[in-house]
Amino acid sequence: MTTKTENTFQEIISHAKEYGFVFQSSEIYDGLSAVYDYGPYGSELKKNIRDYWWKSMTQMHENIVGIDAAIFMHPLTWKASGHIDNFSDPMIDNKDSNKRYRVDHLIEGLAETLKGEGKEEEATKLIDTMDQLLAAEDFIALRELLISQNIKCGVSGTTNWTDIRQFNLMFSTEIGSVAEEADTIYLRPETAQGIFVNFLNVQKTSRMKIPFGIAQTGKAFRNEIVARQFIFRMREFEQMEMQFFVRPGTQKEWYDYWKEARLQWHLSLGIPAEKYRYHDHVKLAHYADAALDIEYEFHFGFKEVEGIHSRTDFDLKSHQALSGKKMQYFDNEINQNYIPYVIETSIGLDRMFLLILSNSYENEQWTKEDGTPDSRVVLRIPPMIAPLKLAILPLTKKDGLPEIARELMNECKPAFRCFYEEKDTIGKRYRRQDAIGTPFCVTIDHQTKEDQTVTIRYRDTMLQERIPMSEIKALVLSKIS
RNA sequence: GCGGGAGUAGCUCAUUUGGUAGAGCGAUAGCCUUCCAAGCUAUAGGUGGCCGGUUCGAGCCCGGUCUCCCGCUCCA
Repeated sequence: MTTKTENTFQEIISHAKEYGFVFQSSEIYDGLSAVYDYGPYGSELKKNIRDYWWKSMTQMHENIVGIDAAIFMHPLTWKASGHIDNFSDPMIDNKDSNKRYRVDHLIEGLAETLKGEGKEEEATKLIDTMDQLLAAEDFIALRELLISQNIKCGVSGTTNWTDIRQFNLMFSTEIGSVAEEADTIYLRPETAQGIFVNFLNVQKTSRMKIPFGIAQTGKAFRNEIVARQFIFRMREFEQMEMQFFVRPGTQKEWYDYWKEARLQWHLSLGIPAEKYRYHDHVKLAHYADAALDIEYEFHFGFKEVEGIHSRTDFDLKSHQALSGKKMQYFDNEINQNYIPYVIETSIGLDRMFLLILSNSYENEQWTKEDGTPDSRVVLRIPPMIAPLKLAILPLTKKDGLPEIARELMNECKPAFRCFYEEKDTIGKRYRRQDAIGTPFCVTIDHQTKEDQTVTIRYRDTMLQERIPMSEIKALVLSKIS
């Protein structure tokens, strides 16, 4: 009797706004591109997702501890991580095709062609020249190199290039209030480095032995050229990361372990397995020896929600080299000092939020027994992360029913998030709770006064049953843990 | 960044070729006292994204700008 109608991404965005989940930032000033705020129910849902991740990472793993590092970090951090050198790419546009390219990719492409023709020496010389110009940030000469080598756009076939422009994906600001003496400082583009620079502090104070992990949630910032698709790609976003430190040579087995463990975490939220897939990285980042994405099928296709990266010892080794401080661990079992290898699990909290919203949203339509159509919008959010757990509704606002409802409210309020409402018809109140994903509603009626029983109504099935009011708290608690 | 589409009430949308903006839903207050929306009454809410131009007069025409959606590009 229930038919699922076509869910559009647009509907979900409207719903998210209308019911207080997500608003555009600074909306009264026309908004700020790719920045969003979370409303009352949205912030509750986001917090619940974060808490669920945190608990499953730290509380459920004796060898994983958490930290909360600052967003500001010493600028050399980003030198060591490679972000300053690799996170800002010189780009160029072809004026005829309007296609944009990374300059280094164009020149490397020509070098490959030359190699293919057996002109090894010429290719090497070209790359060397490019590297020198890139290091000197001489974009004028770099553009001339492009033109003198007759590098053409693959689409238009012309050399009608714009000037080279640099896109730095890191936000910067100044630290220190005296303008002339202030130093440039960056907003972290990833939370991971806060873990790496604290590696030994954490390991020693928590007396962790390898293998062990450090978990962290927090904001990161990237000045994306194009940021789009609602909250999927934002300039300010929140990551939930865990860096797992292992003995060199064992990284492959731990990579496989976390690949499986993280997918299981997603499935534990009741999301269908067919909505997920792994995507192995073919082209690896400068720090990785293996990497994959866990992708979810959003309305706009399969997209990355979480990344599992085998980061080798790249980060710790770089920090050791640049800081001059040893980043090594002494392993008693094998009597060796070494820089640990790292497996990273990194999930976007905002993307997980969008995933939950997309997966939960349903516009149900059916025909009632008397032949008239009926419908509802329901968010089938997993009860353990739903913004509200229980709505307490007196059938009428007279005859002492609100007083009884208040008693139940006072009993349950300390244990989980409850909502009280006596306005409008009971059916309308159920619909409102469906729209924000409240898994349980309890109705207090006249019979309650006689035998202390109430009606509990389930969001997903719309079925209801009569049980003693004294059992409500325990029942809800059992379903949300 | 390029190309396409769009922006009117919280949401979805109307407003015949330029003549001082409406509906449905929603919200609030009340009625009804009711176990699954769409019963009744009343109320609130818009300088038509913003700025400028043309015009006697602009939601409508023109320019700019901001924001959103789609495609491309980008996303170590």
